[in-house]
Amino acid sequence: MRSPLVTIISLSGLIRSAKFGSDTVAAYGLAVIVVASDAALALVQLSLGLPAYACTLFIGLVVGIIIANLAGNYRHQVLAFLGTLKHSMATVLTIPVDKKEKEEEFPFPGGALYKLHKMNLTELKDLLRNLKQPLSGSKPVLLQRLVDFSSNPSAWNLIVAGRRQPHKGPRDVTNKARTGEEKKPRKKSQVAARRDELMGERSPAEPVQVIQRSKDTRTEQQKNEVIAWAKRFVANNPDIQTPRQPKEFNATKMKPELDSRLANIEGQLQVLLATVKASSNGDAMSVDSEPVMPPPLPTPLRALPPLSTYTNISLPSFIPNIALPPPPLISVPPFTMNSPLPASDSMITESITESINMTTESITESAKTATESRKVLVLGNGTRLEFFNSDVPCPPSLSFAKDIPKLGRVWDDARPEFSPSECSLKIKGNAIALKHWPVVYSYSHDQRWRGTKGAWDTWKWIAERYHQSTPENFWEEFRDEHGHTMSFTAITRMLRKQRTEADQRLVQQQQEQLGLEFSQQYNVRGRAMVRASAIAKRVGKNGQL
DNA sequence: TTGTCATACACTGTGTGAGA
DNA sequence: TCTCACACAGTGTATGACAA
Repeated sequence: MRSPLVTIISLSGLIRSAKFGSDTVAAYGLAVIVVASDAALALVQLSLGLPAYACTLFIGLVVGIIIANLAGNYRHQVLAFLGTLKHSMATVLTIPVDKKEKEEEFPFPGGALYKLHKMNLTELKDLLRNLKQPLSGSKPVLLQRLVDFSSNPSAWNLIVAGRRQPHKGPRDVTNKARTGEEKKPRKKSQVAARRDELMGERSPAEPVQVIQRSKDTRTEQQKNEVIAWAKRFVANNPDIQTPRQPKEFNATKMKPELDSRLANIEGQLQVLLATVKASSNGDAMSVDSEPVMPPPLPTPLRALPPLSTYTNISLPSFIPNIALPPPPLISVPPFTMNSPLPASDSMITESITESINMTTESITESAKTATESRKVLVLGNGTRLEFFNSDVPCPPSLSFAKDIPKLGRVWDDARPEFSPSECSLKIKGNAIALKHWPVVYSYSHDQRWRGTKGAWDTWKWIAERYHQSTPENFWEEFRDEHGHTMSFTAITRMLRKQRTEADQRLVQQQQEQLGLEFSQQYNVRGRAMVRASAIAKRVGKNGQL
């Protein structure tokens, strides 16, 4: 029989389990069994006077019968409990889980058992898909999600088809129809309320907006961490809104290097000027003589210290540190002078300035080539435009909701109605038609396309339909039952509906045509394709459209 | 109250490189 | 060669602000 000490430890475990909640179902159950068995053992031994081994056997039989009965009525719950219990006991008793966990079976709705640790990523995703759970995340994340789901049978009912639940809580808590009270003044927007709350400006009489479900899944602690960090950041950087000078110690560190570079350039210029002046005075040099070469650079031009030197800001743990690329080494093309020497000082200065400008341009181009990939775009007028990511300004904020004809004028630079002056994006002075934006922004590794692609896709469908025929035909098609032209949103919705239907028709046609071969032809790494749009796209690629 | 619009987010599909 | 992780494009949906 266990000592009273063990019972006390078990009881404290029970309390801890109850306190720390949902993911310790097994620990909770284990503690209950330990305490209950101790109590029962003591009771039986006292009342019957049986030896300890006989009592243990008796208790084992009783527990076995109880579990068998429970298994009949609460099969899922018992299986889930046993599954997690096994894992917890292995941990508690320090049995190496690694060897056993691969064989461990986890219960799921419908009585199914899965060896989760033996499943690959695709299988895990398939299972999550069947369970209507999110598929995002790495393999360990998916695995943990399934383990959690398996150990939480109360969540199994949430995936039942047809179940309805609110996405967010009531937005208007003063709705007269619901509360029977007079409508109070309109509530502040969520942004305004949140701002006031953070700034301590919220009126006490104002109702606090209650959100039952929100996309913001952060805990209160995480939110407080962000706010605390933001306050610290603002306190440390009071002038964050204005461009700052480098900090004093950095400026001091940089000064000798800049002085050295300036002295270097000045020295070259003086040598060059002196030599050229001597030549123009007829002192030593004839036109046929060797071209004048400046002395070699005393020290090679070096790149500036890495950016991280100036941006050493400590971020909270949840904000990833951004790895900055190594500083580019600026390659300086050899300095040569091939043109005949000018005769006058003004011409000399002009020529030198031009040379310096050309050299600067070469240095800039070389530096860009070292760090960025060059992009090439052939414009509608045949211009071949070469540019780097840094030549492209951020995507301007655009809306064509009130002016679809303008969308038609700036979409395609190969069309006669193209209007360069109305284009919001210009690169090196060239107006860029909207249809070229993916070339300009995508694969830039700077997230700029991420925020724009959604809107651009909408523009694409509308612009293409607008140009499919004449503007008159377009507006004839997109008219409501009252004869009014449809709104931007309504047109977008209708176009989406049309292509969804077209895609579905195409998929159905392919299914009828291919029969069992359909799943073989339209699969991704052995998994059947789901989206009609993706299948339709592949049909198009295969040339069957 | 309802419709419109802009935006954020979730998810699928695709391509690619690293490592077993 | 296969598996896996990751980044990105494309697509659809939910949400909140705002105006009619």
